[in-house]
Amino acid sequence: MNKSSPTIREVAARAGVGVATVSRALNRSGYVKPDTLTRILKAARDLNYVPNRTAQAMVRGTTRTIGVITPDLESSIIMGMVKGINRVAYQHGYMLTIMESEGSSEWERAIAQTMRGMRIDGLLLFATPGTPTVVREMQSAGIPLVVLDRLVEGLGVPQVAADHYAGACVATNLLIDQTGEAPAFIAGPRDVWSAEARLKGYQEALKANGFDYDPSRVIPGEFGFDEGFHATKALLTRYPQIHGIFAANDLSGLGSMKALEEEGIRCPNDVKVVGFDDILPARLSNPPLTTLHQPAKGIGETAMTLLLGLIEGDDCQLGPFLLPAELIRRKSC
Amino acid sequence: MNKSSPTIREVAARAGVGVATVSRALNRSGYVKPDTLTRILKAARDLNYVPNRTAQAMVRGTTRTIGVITPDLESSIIMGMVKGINRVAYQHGYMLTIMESEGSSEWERAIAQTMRGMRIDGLLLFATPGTPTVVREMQSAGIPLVVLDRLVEGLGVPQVAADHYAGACVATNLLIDQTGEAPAFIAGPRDVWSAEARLKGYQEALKANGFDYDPSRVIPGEFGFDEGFHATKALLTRYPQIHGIFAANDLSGLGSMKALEEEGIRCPNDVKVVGFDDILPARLSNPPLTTLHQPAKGIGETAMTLLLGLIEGDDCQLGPFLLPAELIRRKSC
DNA sequence: TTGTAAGCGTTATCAA
DNA sequence: TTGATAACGCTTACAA
Repeated sequence: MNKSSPTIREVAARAGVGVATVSRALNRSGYVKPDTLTRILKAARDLNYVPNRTAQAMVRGTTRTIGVITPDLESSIIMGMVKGINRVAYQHGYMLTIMESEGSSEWERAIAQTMRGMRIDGLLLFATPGTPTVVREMQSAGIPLVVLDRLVEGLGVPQVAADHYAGACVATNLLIDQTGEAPAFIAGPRDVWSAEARLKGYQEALKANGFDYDPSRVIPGEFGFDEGFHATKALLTRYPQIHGIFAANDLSGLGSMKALEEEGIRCPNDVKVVGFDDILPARLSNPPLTTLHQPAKGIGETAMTLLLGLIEGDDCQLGPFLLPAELIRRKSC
Repeated sequence: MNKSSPTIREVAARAGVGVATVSRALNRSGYVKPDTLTRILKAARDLNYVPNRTAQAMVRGTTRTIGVITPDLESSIIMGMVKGINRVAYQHGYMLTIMESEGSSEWERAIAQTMRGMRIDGLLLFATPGTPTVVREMQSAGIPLVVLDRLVEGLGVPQVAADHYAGACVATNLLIDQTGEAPAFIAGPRDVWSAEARLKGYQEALKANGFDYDPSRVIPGEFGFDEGFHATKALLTRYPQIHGIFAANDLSGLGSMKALEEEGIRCPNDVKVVGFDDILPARLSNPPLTTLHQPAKGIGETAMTLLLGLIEGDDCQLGPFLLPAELIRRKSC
């Protein structure tokens, strides 16, 4: 039973002027006698008046709202990107409507349509398997959009992500420098773009350092703690003399360190480990995990900035824009 | 340059009917000849028509949107609550507009006003120091709202939070059971409600077990890893024989375990540690940290359910509603 | 410098 | 069973 808010008409009545004058006064558009202005402002404040944005949206044809479809509200990396988005959006007078798809392609589509109904001015989409469909639909609906977090081939819209490939090269090089040998790699899921990019970076760094790529040193870790643990156990039986492990993400790297500890192998003394992502547990582990920091805020800021360009009709740079991951040196390496 | 979406008028034209009929057909309200219905549905699909929700909001006087003001998008506990909110909201056909205040009272107020302008149907507010002001403003504006995550005295609106007090009792009892002595307590910030509730629970459990409350066993930890570390170092110099430590949150508990390890004290053999929150690092530490799980999803779901009641005009139960924290037994205790 | 009135895209009332 | 038409609250010509 929402006590209905005052309308511009009531403000006008109270200030003894017409509605157009109130509108002009409140928006500081067009002429208003200073005297009248103060009277209107006072009336508005007295009534605790706030313009109805849905009405404004109708006539202005814009909501100054950006839709964000995220696969997981609880992921701190993803939400770090949303934070970056939010900052830039706020600076430019835009609001965010954030919705969670839980990674489901169907939901993603449904949400995108809902947002279209809300007349969002632009859409920020975290790439998932369902992304190409949504992109096509939104493009044909004329909604400006930018895809982030992962790269997808031939999408025809700007894309922003971390440079997982280059980051993996850095990590691998570091391990090679410190051990003088080719490190093992605990790989992520084969069907995840970032995991593949990290694998490619590992391979490339190996080659650049004159090592042959040995697939038997690559163990599937599925980006999980337990998987990283078991991968390392398996690795150690096959290569008891290994000195360097590059884990495709922090979680599997942490699992790896646990396996090492259980085997009585000291880290970093005997085996050095490097992870990827820079999640909180990596900072708290013992030893703290050396890792590559995902530039989450920067990705969000870049994506939002690009979207702003699109909305304002700049001709669009597709990128892809890859932001470097920063090496965070800690004790595990 | 948003290619403008088709309107109901265009659908009507294409289907050869009036707009009222299209509206009735699409909303399944009122009579529409089956034949006409299919024709309209087809026309709508052909045009890729989606009703303009801002227009709907104008005439319906409701947006079916709930505003959520969160202090921190990156906090997985908070966002867990938002996830719970989202679930219930979705089931009832509501959408969320999530905005971040970064804990600033001013922003919180500004955001609440913005949301009022958007004509949200209800507001979910994570309690912060600025909350009482916002609550007053929104109440006088007639916006249904529910406060969550922390309890604030005399707010006059429903409140939902975890039962930190009871959880702390459980933790303390567990440590007493296992060590036969009064544990130390690494306290959180004095001005944070949940930290105080946990302290009270600790004190209460002590008393219930016949121990005197000894303030010198309570060390400030400020909810931080490093603070927990230093607190434990200090504690150990004062009480080298301590056998149980209850940390007010996981972060300080993890810091505590690190201090123990550095001192060559084994956990759980020599000293047992219990934390609070159940954040990811607690599961990954060595040993994994026994802790109390914050029922984040449940808090969100409860808050949203209460809000729904308010919106539908039920007479409102203020609560406060305290959801039990669940003991997660791991190896540190 | 101000006010009147025409939309914006829906829904809902009321006649037909 | 359907279609004009009057709202909803605002902005913006256009007139005064």
